[in-house]
Amino acid sequence: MTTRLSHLFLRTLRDNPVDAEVASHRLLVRAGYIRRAAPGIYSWLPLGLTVLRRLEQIVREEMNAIGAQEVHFPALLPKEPYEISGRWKTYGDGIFVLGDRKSEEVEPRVRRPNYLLAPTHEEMFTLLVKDLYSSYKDLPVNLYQIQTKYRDEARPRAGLLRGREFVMKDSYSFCVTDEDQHAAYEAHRAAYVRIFDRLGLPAVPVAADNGTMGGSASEEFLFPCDIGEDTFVESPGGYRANVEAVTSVPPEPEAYDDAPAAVVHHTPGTDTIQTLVDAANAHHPRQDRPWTAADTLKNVVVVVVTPDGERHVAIIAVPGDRDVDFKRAEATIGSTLGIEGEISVEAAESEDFARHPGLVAGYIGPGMSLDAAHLGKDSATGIPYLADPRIVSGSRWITGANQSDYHVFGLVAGRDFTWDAPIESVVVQDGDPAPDGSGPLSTRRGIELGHIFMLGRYFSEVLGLKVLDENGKQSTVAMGSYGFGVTRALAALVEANHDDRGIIWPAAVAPADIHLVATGKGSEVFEAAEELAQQLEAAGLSVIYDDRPKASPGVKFGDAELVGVPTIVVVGRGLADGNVEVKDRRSGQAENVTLTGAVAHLVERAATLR
RNA sequence: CGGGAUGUAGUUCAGUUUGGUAGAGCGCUCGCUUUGGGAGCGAGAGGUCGCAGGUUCAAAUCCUGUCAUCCCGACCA
Repeated sequence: MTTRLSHLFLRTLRDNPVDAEVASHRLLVRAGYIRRAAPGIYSWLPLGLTVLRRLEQIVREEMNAIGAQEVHFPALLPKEPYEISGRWKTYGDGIFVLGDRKSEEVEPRVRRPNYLLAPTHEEMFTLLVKDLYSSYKDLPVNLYQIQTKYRDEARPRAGLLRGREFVMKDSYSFCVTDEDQHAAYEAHRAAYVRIFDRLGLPAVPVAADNGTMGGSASEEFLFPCDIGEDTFVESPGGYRANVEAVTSVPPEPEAYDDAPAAVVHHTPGTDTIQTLVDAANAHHPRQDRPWTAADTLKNVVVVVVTPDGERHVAIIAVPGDRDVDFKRAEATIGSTLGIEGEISVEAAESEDFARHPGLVAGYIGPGMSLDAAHLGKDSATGIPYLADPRIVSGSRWITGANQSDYHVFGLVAGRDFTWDAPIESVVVQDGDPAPDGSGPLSTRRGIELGHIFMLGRYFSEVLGLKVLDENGKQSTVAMGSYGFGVTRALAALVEANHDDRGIIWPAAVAPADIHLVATGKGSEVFEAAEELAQQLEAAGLSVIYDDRPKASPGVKFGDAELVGVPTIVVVGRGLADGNVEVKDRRSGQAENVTLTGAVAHLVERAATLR
C-alpha cells in the first residue's frame, strides 16, 4: 500500500526540539518518527514504527538462522524470581517496581512493590526451561525474545540512545557442556556480525568486563562514535577492549640486592605529587636524571560502599603519574576484599579519614619495612592495601612516611613493603601497551549495541535448573546471555547516516524504497505520479508518495530529505519531456529517467541498494 | 546524588532588570493568488505565564516554598 503524505500521521518540525542534543534524537523527532512521552520514554509514530519493525525483523531472521526460537515473556513480572537471584536487591533503584492491589499490607493506599518491569529476563528464561526440560537430550536450546525493557535510569539522555523504556532482543543458550556453550556463544557472535553487516553499521566486538554475574567470556559490540558513553581501547594489531576490561602489562621484576636502604627525608609542604617531585629534584636530586611523578608511589584512599551503606576503607597504590579509575576498581575490588553484593567505589571523605587516624593525608605510605608495615590487612592499621600490577618486585619508590612533611626515598617493593593483592584500577592511557603485544593502545568512544557473554552457571544454580546427564546424574545447565539493543541500534543508524538536511536510511531499514514527490501545476503530474506509485508497488517496491496538493516544492523536497528514504523520485517539470528525476538521497546526485523506463530503473536500483 | 540552567500558544522563543492586565516566527483554520528549494495577501483559532502561598490598588514580572524538565558529572549485567 502506498503511503500518502496527505494522509500519513506525520508532522515534520522545522525547529529543533529544545531538549534534543544529539543528531539521532533531533532528527527522529523532527522527521516525525518518535515523540517524547516522558523523560527517556518515547512514543512511536507510523514512520518510526515501520523502521523499528524492519530492524526487528533483521534481528529475528539472524536469530532464527542460528536455530534460536522466539518466545515472549511479560514485561510485568512478579518479584520472587528476582529475589531468588538476588537482583531484586542488587539492581536497587535501577528497576521500576510497583505493587498490585494485594500488596496493601500496611494500610490502604500504601502499596509495597511486589512486581517489577523487567530490565532483562535471565530469571524467566531459566525458569521456563526448568519448567519444561529435564534431560540432557533436550539440550542445547537457544531461546530469544524481542521485548520492551525498563530501567529506571538515573539520567536518561540522548533520546533513544539511553532511555528508560527500550526494545531489546535478548537470547539465552542452555547447554550441558561448556563445549556446547562455547559453540552457542560463537554462533551468536557470528549472527551479530551478520546483523551489523546487513545494517551497514561498523560495530566492532571488544573484550568486555564480565560484570558481577561471573562467567568466562564476554564481548560488547560497540559502534565507534564520539557521543558514545563507553570508552574502549584498540591497538594497531587488532586488540580491542572496553577500558574496564583492559589488563596492564607489568614491567619485569628488578633485582634489588645492591639497592641502598630506604631513607626518610624532610619534605615540608609536599602533599601533592607535583610538589613532592619538585622538592625531590630541588633538595634530593639523583645523578642520572630528574625525578618524575612516575618515581613516586601514590597511595589512594578509596571507600568501598556496600548496598547497605557500609563504608570499607582500602588503599590502592599506583605510580604517581597515574590516576585511579574507580569504575575499573569496582569490577574486582569486591571479590578481592571479600565484600559481597553490588559495591561501589568512591573517593574517601573526611569522615573516612577521621575513622583511621593512622592515615596522614598527603603522606600515606606502606611503611619502612616488612616488619613494621603500616598498610595491609595484617598491619598496624589493618587497612587493606592493593597495588597496581606496575608495582613489581624490586621497583623503587618515593612515597609517604606516614608523618606530615616526611617522605621515604628508595623504598623497594618486595623488600621494604608488600601488599594484600594486586588490582587493575589505573586509568588507561593512550600509548599503554596492549596486553597481547599488538602495539600501543589508543582510546575511542563507542555506543554499546550488543553484549554477548557466557553466564556460566550462576542463574541455573540459584534457580535450580538441572537436567539428568547421560549417566543419570543431575547436571547444572550452563547458560549464555546475548543482548542486542534494537532501539539503540536504530538511533545509532541515524548517528551514522545523516547530514545537515536529515536522515539517510540504509535501504535495509528505510521506511520505504522510494519517496515519490509530485510537484507542479495542473493535474498531469499528480496523475502521472499516482500511476507511477501504483506500478512501483506492483513491482514490489514500497513507496511514500507526497501527494499534498498545496505544499510548495521546497516543503516537499525538504521533507523528503528530512525523512531520509534513500531514493527520491520527482515527477514535475521534466514530465513535459516524458522524464522523471531520480535523486540519490546520500550523494544528492540526480538523473533524468524516462517515465516509461522508471519502474525498471528503480527496481534495478533498489536491488543494488539492498 | 552533586554542579549548572530553564519552565510563557502545538512548537521555537521574546517579554521579567524597571509590576500596569499576553506577544513574535513556524505550525494550524478560512478565502484569493502561487507551484522546482521551506510562497504572497487578507481574515481567524489557540495561553490558569509549571504549581502553591505571600507582598501590592495591581504580579508572567518582586518574595518564599514546591514540582517538573534539560545539560554536565556520579551512576548504568
